[in-house]
Amino acid sequence: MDKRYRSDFVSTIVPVLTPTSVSTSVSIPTPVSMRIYEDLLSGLNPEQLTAVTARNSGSLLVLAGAGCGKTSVLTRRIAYLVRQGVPPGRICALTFSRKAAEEMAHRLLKLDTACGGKNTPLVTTFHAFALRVLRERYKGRCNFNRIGFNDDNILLLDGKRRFELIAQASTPAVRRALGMGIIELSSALELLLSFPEKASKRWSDEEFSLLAKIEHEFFNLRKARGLWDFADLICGGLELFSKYPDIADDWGGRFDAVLVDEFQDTNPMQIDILGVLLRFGASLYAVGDDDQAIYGFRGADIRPIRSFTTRFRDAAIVKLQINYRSVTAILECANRLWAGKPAEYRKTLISGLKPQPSGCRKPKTMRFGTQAQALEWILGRARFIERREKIPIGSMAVLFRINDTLTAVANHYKNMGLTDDKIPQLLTVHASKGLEYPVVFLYDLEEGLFPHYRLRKEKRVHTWLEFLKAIVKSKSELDIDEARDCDIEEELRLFYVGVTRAQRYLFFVTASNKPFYGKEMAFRPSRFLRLVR
DNA sequence: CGGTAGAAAGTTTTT
DNA sequence: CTTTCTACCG
Repeated sequence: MDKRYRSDFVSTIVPVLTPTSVSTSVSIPTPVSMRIYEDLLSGLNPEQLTAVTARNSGSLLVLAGAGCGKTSVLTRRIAYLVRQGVPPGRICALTFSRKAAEEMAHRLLKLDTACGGKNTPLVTTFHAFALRVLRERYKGRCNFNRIGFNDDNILLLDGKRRFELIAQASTPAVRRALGMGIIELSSALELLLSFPEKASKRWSDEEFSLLAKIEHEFFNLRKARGLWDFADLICGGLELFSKYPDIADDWGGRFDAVLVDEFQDTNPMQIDILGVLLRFGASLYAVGDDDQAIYGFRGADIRPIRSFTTRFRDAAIVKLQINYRSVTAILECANRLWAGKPAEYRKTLISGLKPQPSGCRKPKTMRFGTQAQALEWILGRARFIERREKIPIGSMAVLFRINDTLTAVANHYKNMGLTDDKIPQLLTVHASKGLEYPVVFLYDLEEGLFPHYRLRKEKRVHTWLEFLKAIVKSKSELDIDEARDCDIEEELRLFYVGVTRAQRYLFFVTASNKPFYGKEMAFRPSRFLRLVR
């Protein structure tokens, strides 16, 4: 391993930084050593400084609260490592989306031109990384030939083709037995592949083995056509690593520092890839927020972030809790959601906005009888704030739990002949992750929608709609808690993501009657409203 | 086999 | 309500 770079004056970190310990326990580099880093470290708060300058060994989890400058810390960390003498080519930063990878590469280049050129840090997505591994030649042979693929080129399977092949790989009878349509089956197979442990908990043994059979058949079809699913890239990379330990060793020795963004969204296969890259002692720098883990449904595993200190070698945690996005009243509301969380992972967001923007109010809950009333109020309030605060209405957002209600609201506003700039942006909470809006209306705050319930198979006596109706109408005959099947914690995290999108104004909006899949239905207010009072 | 009527189901989404 | 699936017909 290349250890030629300087590591003498790197700051040390305490295992866990709590809000009270931040100011006292941070060890700041001496003025002399600081000088060559001045441009990289200027403007950082003490927490961020600690995170950026932590020693480059072992494992560090940067628990980054929403709006606390996570991306900035990550890019500066990479530049800092380069400045310290780590060869850029021996640094690998992994993200989930192409957008995030591109954004980081761009900011890195802006920050330090030493990070550009031909010997540059590898900043890429997990999938593109695996593809790179598979495309490489080793001893004159292309790697993906080694795992049974003949063609010289990888063809990616698109969504439509994927459904077609899944339809071919299963029979209507089997789908009926599983109670799944093609779309549901598709995401079930995805979960099966990326997180088999979770899949085996979710389905019965019989169902699980049916799914495994379908996946086997589906895999044969993919293979015969030379089509790769996205998960196949990661899977194929892992298969290569396990069949050819020398190739794994080769990759395991390529990096001194491995950084992972959105660590809470990793799935078990990605953690395995990471394990290969870390096998010869490369440092791990994981950035993420367990409170914003909202992709469990597609295989993300919250455990690696929640058990970071025991799972990774020589591990410590640094928290980023100074928030530059939201006014204090909104942060207080967000903090309240985690009041019962164990201290090690509990973050208390503090506003870093120096003068608090004026004219802001405490987040407020608005209850309406009908959706039409709610939408009328949202429009009126948005116009009012636009006038008073000079915030363009098109920069505001209404956040939804599900697409169906979003579409209904979008239609309601196209029927009124309003153009996009005359209404707030409409998007799902999932789609809003990572974004921020001066004014947020959090919508769909009814029991059953947010938190969203899903019926357990064996309880599916009636249709889902009827189940929802039953809950609302029979008041308490049905044991709601018994019949409910949803990951309530993930729903709460989703709610938290919604709350933390707001910069200045936040409104919780609920209606006791609204159209749902075309039918007008009665709802009760979301339990989450009790948490923010 | 292919077209069609009627039934049934219906989160969230990136690579 | 819309989309997708299934069963049945010619």
